[in-house]
Amino acid sequence: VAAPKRVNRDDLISTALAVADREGLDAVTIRRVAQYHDVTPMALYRHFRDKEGIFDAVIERLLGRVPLPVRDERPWYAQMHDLLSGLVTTLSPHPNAAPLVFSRILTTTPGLDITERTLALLCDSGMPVDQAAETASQTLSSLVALVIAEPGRGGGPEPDEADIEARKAALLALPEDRYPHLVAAADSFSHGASQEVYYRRGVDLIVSGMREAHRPQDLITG
Amino acid sequence: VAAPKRVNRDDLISTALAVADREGLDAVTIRRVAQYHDVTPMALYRHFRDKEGIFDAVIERLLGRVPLPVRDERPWYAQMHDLLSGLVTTLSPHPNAAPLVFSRILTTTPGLDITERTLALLCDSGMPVDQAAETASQTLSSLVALVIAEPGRGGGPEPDEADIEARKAALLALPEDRYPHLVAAADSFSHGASQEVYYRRGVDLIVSGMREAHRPQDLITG
DNA sequence: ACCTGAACACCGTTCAAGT
DNA sequence: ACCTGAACACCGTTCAAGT
Repeated sequence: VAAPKRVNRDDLISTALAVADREGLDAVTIRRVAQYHDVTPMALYRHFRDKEGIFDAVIERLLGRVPLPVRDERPWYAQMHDLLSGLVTTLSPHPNAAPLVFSRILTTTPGLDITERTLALLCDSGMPVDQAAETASQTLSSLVALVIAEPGRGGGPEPDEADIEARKAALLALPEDRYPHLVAAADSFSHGASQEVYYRRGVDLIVSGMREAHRPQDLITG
Repeated sequence: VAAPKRVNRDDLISTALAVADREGLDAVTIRRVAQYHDVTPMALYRHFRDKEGIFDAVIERLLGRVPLPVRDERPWYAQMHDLLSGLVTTLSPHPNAAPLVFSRILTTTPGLDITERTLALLCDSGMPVDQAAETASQTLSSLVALVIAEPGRGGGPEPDEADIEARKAALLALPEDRYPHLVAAADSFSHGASQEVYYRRGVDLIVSGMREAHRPQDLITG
């Protein structure tokens, strides 16, 4: 006879994440995850309320891996940079799962912790809470977008070298009179620089924007 | 007898977008769209290669509405602000469709036009093309994220007043010692300020970040 | 050229039933 | 407490066929 307890919740979450990573979000199916564990689809309903519940658990696990650095005496923006870098570093290996994060930042315990910390740092900077809430929300969402849009990824399943070359070729084939910059930058759009540089610049972009957000006057519209 | 041409491509796109707006992306189904036009599901395959093709067309239409302002003599960042404001203004009525944009910015003609213009403005600012490509990609993706994460939306179908109140109540019920800022800002997270302020601040955040991106030295990590 | 009908291989989810 | 089996109402997509 087999073991009484056939499936374990944590293992189910792991395979759901693994399937998302390898084959995209659409491939994550109750029936498929069940099959990986040699179990009937219905068995999963003992562990999750429904399919959304599986996704909730996946994101809860991912966000739970984001380190909350100990507070120190450095300026708020330096600490913010560390926090946000931790977020992108944690999410970047799982771009297919990243879209699930948007709706779960405020519904998941580790998501609330990350938001609270972001809020605290912004308030330390002197920003009023209301604006800080808006900025925190925009910031965290933008970082998720960075992971989704990482160069060399179409948004679907794992792209191989051929896909990347095809993308590059498509850009290079564009009419150069209409898209001069795009053609010139075809290389950067397809593979881009290193992941590390991409994410450092992305976090810098956001944190720099935050630092400017204190001056209420409209500096931008010329 | 009925008219020979039963369905029109543009109308199909319209109903796909309308269904997405009203009931969420998952409700957009070939069978459902067909039914709205009193036609067999198979009829749609004369007009689109597959379901992805419908989504491609929806995003192509949306991005085609984004105005490309005429170039003028104002500084690059003022023009950038206008361009990006046009993008968010165009997308914000369609938050459910927004996630489809990520993978289609570089595969759709109006998306390429928007990217080319963004790139041109960044290059005008003196940024090298490679970095400009990265920044353009990050920027456009971040703005899409702003639309997806607009306060008072869970990410699913259209939330009514009750949903918003429930969200707010959930935040207010949080332990205040662990989440002091979050509880204080519950109001901003649920309905937030006006849409207009939200998007203006969001665009400002990004454009301000761009203006800082020229100084290569690391100003941030304390 | 455009649409239909029947069929196939999949979904998520319910319900009642087993052990 | 945990899992199964059968069933239901849906999917996207193919193929051959109609007009």
